[in-house]
Amino acid sequence: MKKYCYDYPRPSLTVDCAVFGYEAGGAVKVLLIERDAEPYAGTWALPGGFVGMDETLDEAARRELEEETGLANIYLEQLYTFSNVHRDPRGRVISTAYYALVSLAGRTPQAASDARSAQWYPLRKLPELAFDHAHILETAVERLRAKVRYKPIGFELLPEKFTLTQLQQLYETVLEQSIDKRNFRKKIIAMDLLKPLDEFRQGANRPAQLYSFDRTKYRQLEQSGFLFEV
Amino acid sequence: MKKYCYDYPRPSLTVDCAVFGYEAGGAVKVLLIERDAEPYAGTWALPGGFVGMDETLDEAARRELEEETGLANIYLEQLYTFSNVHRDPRGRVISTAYYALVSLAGRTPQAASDARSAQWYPLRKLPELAFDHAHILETAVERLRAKVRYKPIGFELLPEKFTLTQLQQLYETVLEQSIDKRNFRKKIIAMDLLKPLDEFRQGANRPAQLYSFDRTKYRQLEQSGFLFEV
DNA sequence: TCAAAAGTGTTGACGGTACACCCATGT
DNA sequence: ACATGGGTGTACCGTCAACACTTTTGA
Repeated sequence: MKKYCYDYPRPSLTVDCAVFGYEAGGAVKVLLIERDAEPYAGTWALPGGFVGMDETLDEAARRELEEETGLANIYLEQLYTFSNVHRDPRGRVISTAYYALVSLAGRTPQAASDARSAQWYPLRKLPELAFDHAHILETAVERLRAKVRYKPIGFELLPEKFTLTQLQQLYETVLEQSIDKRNFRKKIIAMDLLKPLDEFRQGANRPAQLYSFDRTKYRQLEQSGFLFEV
Repeated sequence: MKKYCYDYPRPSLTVDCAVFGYEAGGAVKVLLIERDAEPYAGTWALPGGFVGMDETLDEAARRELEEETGLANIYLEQLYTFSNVHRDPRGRVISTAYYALVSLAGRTPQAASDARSAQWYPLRKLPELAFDHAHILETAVERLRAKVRYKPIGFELLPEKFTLTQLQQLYETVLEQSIDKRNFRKKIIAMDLLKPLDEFRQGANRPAQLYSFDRTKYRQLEQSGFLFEV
């Protein structure tokens, strides 16, 4: 068998991850790492790296994420493959971007774990980014905003147990628009995807009913044609 | 500057195109080419090939499409990057898939042009496909079905001038469901995106008003928050 | 008792769906 | 004149948007 595909120069391939984090009441944040190698040493960048020969892109993305930020077992989805010829000064590097969602509730503010300097930046206060990562991030934000409306991915940004107000604030933050409380609750409750728990969130004021998202039920409903929509 | 990215073995990168064609009243068809080289010689496959060092993935997809099928200047959009480790028996080959839309109206039935054997296959009567192309095609069909509902890409499958009945049949075919004629017309006309022409389609029966899709107007409306929906 | 967030229903407007007949043409 | 596809309107129903007050708690 001819192996002609090995006879030609070819682009390098990387993965980059736009990791979105959220904590009730806060802004959406992005996890960036400070590069310690050239090019762009000292500049902030999306976590990512080269793809190994024995791993899929998904696996590479998860591996890099864990190596560079300590994050594991989080929601991760392929976004787009960026291929501008000059996007990397090292030469021809094509990058498949992923986006990830994670709840920051209960995490230490600097969730860098033991990895090298990683930091959560609010979406509105980003530093300058290396390569075409600003462009990748824009694309990821667009996708998040669009998809959160018709797939229940918003729950990935919340803790397992959450209140309806927290859910609403999440949507208001991501979509950048205020939502009527009564209409929102009616719609969400009507979908019948949230299990009310025997628990309440205690705070300075009236306790709030805690809910959890019923993934199993969602999968069933989805199969029978149900469409999630906010 | 260290060029360490060139010091490691790396996957090859290809593009593959799922090209959908449609002609009024017919089924949706896919353009396949018969492979003449190993692996999978003699098997049908999506048009595609290796990515050059000086071209983006979009450019590579368009180039391969023109080389292998003669098609140029058609609607093309990135679909997904497929990276299973064993998807190609030649070794590690990662492929970014695209999907394309083209109107078959007025083309010769075998639109293979002067390229090597290319053929339009109805979506429901596909031959066995090489590599993971069956899987890619499934993904492309899903995307087409989903996107045709909320972006005006259906028009890419029709000729410049078309009747409302043709548009409706297109949607009925792609979505695999029948649509009420009066409601469909009301909705489409209300969007105010179709220019009625001073022309009628002549045939065996009553002549039908011809329309064309107003891309400029759509872009304007889109910017001011308008959402296309069928 | 006050401040702060939780929780709850009704009404009117709008858009979606269901549905049947006449029209214009070529044969 | 007839067969074929083109073209049109109305009535009902369900969904969405607007809107304000009471409740429960901790301080």
